[in-house]
Amino acid sequence: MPVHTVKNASDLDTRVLPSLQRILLPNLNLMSDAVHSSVKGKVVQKGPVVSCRQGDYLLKAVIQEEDLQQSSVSQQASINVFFFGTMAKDFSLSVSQGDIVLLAGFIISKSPTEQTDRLHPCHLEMSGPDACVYSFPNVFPRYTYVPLNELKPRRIVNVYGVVIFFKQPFPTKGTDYCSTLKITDQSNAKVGCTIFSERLEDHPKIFTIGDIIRLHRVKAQVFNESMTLLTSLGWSAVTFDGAIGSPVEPRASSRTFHFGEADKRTVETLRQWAASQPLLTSEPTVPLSSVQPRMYFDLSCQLLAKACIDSRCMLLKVWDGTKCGYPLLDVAVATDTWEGQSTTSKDREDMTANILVYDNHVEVAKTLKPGTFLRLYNLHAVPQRDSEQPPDVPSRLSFHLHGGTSFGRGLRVLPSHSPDLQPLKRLLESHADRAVEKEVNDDTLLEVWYTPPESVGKCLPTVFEPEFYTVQTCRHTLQQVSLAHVKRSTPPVVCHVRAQVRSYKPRKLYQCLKLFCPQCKSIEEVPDDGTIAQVFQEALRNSLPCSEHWAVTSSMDAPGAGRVITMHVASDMVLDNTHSQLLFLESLTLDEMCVISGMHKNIVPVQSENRRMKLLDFSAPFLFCGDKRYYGCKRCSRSTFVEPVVSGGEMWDEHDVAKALGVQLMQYTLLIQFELQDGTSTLDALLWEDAEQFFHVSSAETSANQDLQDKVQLIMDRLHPPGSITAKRPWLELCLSAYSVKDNGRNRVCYQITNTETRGNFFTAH
DNA sequence: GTTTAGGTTTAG
Repeated sequence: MPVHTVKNASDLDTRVLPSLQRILLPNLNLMSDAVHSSVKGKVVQKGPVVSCRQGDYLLKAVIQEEDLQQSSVSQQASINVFFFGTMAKDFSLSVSQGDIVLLAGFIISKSPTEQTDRLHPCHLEMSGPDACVYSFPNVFPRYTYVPLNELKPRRIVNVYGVVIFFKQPFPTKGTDYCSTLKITDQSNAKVGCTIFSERLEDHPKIFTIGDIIRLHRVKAQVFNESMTLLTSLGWSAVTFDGAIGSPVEPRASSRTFHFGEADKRTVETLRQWAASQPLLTSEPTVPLSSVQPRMYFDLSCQLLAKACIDSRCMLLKVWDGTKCGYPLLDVAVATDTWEGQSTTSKDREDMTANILVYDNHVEVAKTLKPGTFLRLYNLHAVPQRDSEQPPDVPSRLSFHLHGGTSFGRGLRVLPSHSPDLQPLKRLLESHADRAVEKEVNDDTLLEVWYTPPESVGKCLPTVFEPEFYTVQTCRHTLQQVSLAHVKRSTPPVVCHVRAQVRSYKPRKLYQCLKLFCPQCKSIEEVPDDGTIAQVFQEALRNSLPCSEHWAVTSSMDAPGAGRVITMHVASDMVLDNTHSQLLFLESLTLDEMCVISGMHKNIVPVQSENRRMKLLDFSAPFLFCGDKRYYGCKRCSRSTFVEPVVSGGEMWDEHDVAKALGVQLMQYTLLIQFELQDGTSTLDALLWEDAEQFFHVSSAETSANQDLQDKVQLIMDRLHPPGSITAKRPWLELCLSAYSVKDNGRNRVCYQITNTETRGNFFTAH
């Protein structure tokens, strides 16, 4: 009799074994009616499977009654339970310490160890056909947090702390980026932390000193006679704003993490304590209006434009809504090297600062988009010596973000909703308001577009509909040419053109989402739900559940269908968080799959053939991840089922699953054919390889997200307004690549729109 | 059983 898993804790009280009488453990005795009773409790101890007698197995566990008042907890609330045979193995695989279990079909015996272990005077034996276990996995293990003054070397711990120093991640000589920070807590111990991760987005999102950080699975270590913390396998970091009263919103990377009421209380307590420590309050950022010559300071601002000076230097034009008290140095840059707003109206001119960003910071600066909010750490205000100037004239200030990371020097994007950005945003909005009142010209419209969308909605009357346009993102310095000229050129060649969209196809935008195989380069349509549902129906016909030596199998009823859905989990993953397990489901419909996949990370639909596991036809997704569906290439995937090599504790993404199953993953891709015109000629150009950049969406996300599909539709409606005449369609600056393809043995010239992205306010449709 | 770094100013 296998161990069953239930999804809701309440099922143990209501749905499972309703005919049996629950006995509270302290009420259980040798005279209790074992045949018609069940007991429930938390697994507080779980031993290993051991062999006993000839070839039999045994596992001992202790379960503890949970449904008791604190005051009545006695030694009789915990009882020894012995599992025999396959039950012992099943229990070992499917149940973890901390899980809640419901037991039935047990035998009650006198406990021979009552005197020594001081547990219940009886024990339970689970063997034979009637014994059964239902378990509710304790999905979120309770974490304990070690005060920073109680760290012991070589121990892996979980900690909370207030950040008192931090550096932005920087590349190491190894494979990773490294963040260094220092934290403290109520114990007043100060502990340095070193975080290593290959992925920048996994590094803790610390914005300011005083932020609160929670670290899981970090290793304590002594270095230079001080305790330090170092990331260890499976570490995670979550950060919080440190200000009392601000919402307790965990800042985490996209990977799963747990955050509950207890965490909220810990953060709030730590905030209270930090507020009482005068030395911990964070240095506020300095507005431009308070900057003094030679000072180092942190600046929160909005990026207006950027320009490349050389490979080691980048110029950022920013504003924070205040005016610097000193004359600022103007950096001369050719107009065409700017990305974003290169010139601004006169009123704004006094309020923009040019910042020279050097060396290692260029990497981050390159990725910045005009309009984003930034924080620059340890910015240096340098008075520029000018020998020509008389000594009584103040020298002009320049701002440098020097190379290196000492003193936390660096920059990062702040999310637009950050609590400490709100005053800055209100100030910028008030300026945008005044700019609209004063003068309405193209400059102003550009300015307004570069303020965030939410403020545009508020301050811009509907008559000033922002422009819609495209920009080339390549660094080609090319003369603009006509479409006729492009057609005369010999491929391969790259051209810059200015053109309108005469027509495009497919007109139904969901049809422009395709599947692309990076291996054989084939492009397929995304199957519709009818087709997929049929594949599931066909798989239902082979209804004998498969049995694989590497998987633990359990089953659940398909509601209202009189059918049982079989569930397989790789043995090595059984102990993982059920949300992150790789599940194989058999005998279910597409509708059922959609319901279940909402609750799990990775689900592979399977069928059985001679009781062996087999993937479904590749017309159906081989993997469901929440709303997302992933397909395998029919040509390039292994047609036979490959036994997945899995190990517990890892986060699996679609690439990992595909690899483990021998499936060639198909990529989502957007493909649209434009007919362009410019008065000299017309030309068909594909938007394909750079379509994500063009629409500012990810194809995979778009496949599962209606908002993103609407966004693509909205942009297409701007490029080619429905029912519009030529004169009303926008002129687009485009980068075109011309190349040859073999088509039935003949060379044909193709054109693709590349290195181009749309700009404008996509969100205010009129 | 885990390299890398282990805060402390560029020098434009």
